[in-house]
Amino acid sequence: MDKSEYLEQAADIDELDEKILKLITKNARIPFLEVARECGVSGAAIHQRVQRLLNIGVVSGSEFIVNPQKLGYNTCAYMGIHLEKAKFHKQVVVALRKIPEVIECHYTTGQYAIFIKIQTKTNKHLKRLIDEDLQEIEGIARTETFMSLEMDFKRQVPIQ
Amino acid sequence: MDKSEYLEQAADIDELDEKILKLITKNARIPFLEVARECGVSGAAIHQRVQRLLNIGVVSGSEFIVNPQKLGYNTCAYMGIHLEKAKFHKQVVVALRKIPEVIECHYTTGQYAIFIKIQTKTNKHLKRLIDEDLQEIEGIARTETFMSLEMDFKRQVPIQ
DNA sequence: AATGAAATAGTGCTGAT
DNA sequence: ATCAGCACTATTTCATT
Repeated sequence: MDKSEYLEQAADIDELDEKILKLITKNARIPFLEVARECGVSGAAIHQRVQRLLNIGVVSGSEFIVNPQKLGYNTCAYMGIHLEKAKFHKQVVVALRKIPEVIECHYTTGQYAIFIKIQTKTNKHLKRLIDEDLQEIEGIARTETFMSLEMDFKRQVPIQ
Repeated sequence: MDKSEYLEQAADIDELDEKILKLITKNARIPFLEVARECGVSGAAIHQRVQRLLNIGVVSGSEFIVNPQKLGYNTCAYMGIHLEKAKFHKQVVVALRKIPEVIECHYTTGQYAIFIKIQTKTNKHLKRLIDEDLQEIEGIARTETFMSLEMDFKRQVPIQ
């Protein structure tokens, strides 16, 4: 039996990789030549290192970060989901993925089977999503909602 | 009394802005000239639009997305925090921010006063963080942890 | 608010070490 | 895995509409 899939291997990352990661995870548009100057190596080296980090999956692309509130998404909530039976997990995730307002979905253990983050325009919009979209999904027994009144901070995992 | 601070104003976003946002939120390194070609406008126009989106806070920078597991961060948990008194909120957030493994922190209502996301290298690392770092913080009464066994998906708020 | 043109700067390749 | 150098392309500014 192949157990390799259970071993999520940490990548070989040296100090130069860490320095590169610190820079590009803070600003994806930074010119690689500027990274090169800060690291004291050539632009080509940075270019190849970033390519490698992408290839081995240490980084998975880049994005401009949108501020949900400026797009009218003023309500943020976390929700714990209880399933009728554990076997419904997969199909419930498939259904949740189809709801664009569900922006994060985790397979959890403990009190809930699934844990999601929801971003809606208003509280009314959230209510409609719970009453209409979520309660329609086969396999969901019951949900518990935690409203976020304010996001105090958000960041990526510490590098190094 | 100035109530403007309570009115989180959605920004004026036209179709061109939306098209730009869709492209740059999926790939922050996309050349603006390519965005320009896709939108049928000049590169300078994209440049000015993106600058404006940054200025009015619709986007707040860019980042390469790191895969925590590849850096050895294999444990992800959400945690609800009960406070001894609501007034401790601010100082608890300050203390939480100092713990790099706490990667997200929300002011919540309902069952918990504060809700956080934690990313640690191992379960042991999480245990240590809970026993040593968190229980030391003045104002925290008790915590409840939900372990994420797998992140099914994660994305940004829908544009348009 | 968008454009074209021009100067500056970065990217991505190659061949060499 | 690194480098320098080169041709190509992008960024950014500015006068103009």
